[in-house]
Amino acid sequence: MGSTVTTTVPTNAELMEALAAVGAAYFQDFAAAAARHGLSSSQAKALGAVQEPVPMRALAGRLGCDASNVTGIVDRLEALGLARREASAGDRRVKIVVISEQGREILALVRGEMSRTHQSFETLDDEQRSALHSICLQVLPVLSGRQ
Amino acid sequence: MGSTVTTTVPTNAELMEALAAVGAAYFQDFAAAAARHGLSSSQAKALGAVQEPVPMRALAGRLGCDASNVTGIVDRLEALGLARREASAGDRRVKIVVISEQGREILALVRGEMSRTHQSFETLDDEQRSALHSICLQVLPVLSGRQ
DNA sequence: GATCAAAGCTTGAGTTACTGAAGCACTCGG
DNA sequence: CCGAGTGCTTCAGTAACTCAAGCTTTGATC
Repeated sequence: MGSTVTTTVPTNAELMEALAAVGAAYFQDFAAAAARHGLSSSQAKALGAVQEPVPMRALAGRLGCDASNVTGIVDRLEALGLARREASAGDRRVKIVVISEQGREILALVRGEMSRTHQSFETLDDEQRSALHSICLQVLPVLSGRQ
Repeated sequence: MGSTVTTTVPTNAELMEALAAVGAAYFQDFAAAAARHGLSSSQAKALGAVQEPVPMRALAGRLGCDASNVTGIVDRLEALGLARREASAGDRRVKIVVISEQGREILALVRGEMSRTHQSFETLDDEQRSALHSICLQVLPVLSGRQ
């Protein structure tokens, strides 16, 4: 019966279970790599979200948490010398978070050291890599609410 | 040049960026749905990890955190009536976390209410769903370190 | 152009998450 | 037995997080 390949189409629940497992494992790899450089996962996540300058408020949006929370996270990043606050040109209420050179370096190190993630990518052939990438990009606008 | 389709094979960095974005968005959808039922994301994650009975120690492994941390999380789940601790038959040191009926119901509600995730699944055709599912399953053993 | 609602950030209080070290209860090999 | 090791909890101590309240600045309205 199966038309081309052996697989049957998975249900939403099955997809969700599989995605959740992959997401959790990815996150653990990320957190472990960040910890090796003295960063909490929140801090590393924030660092990844400020690769280009972002106002505090918008950063809270990206991280999906309260603005008052971001104050503390950026305080710590600033204390570590990985980012700094700059005044906005147009609006004096706004403070813009800018990543430092050192911040950029550490972010690259963390990403480079996610060995399980890299290993898992190596099990994919070109076709699978392309498929995964395009599926991610297709799904992202809906999933993140920026339709 | 391009052989069959328009896509070129993405680099590891591109794949990682895309995966990170999808993972973050998925997690936010999850956390928001959990919050609507009065659960923190840690609590909801723990609930999902005890669909079958699990010893405390093993649960810590699944959640990727210290065992002492799990004590507090399970305390709160127990206080909410969503899970309970049972003695292990063979080893009296071990306590096994068992999800309650109410816990199972709330977990199902939370998963059912992840509307962005469900919406994003709807943008995938059968072929893409199968591809995503099989890629997740293929990648999982390496990514989670259970090779 | 003074007023006032609203936006952006911080502070403070209070809970949860998390770690590391220490402690107790139990197991198991000698 | 006894002693090393395992499983869970407790106890500091820090970070993450939320909500409410505060301050400055903005922008629209009168």
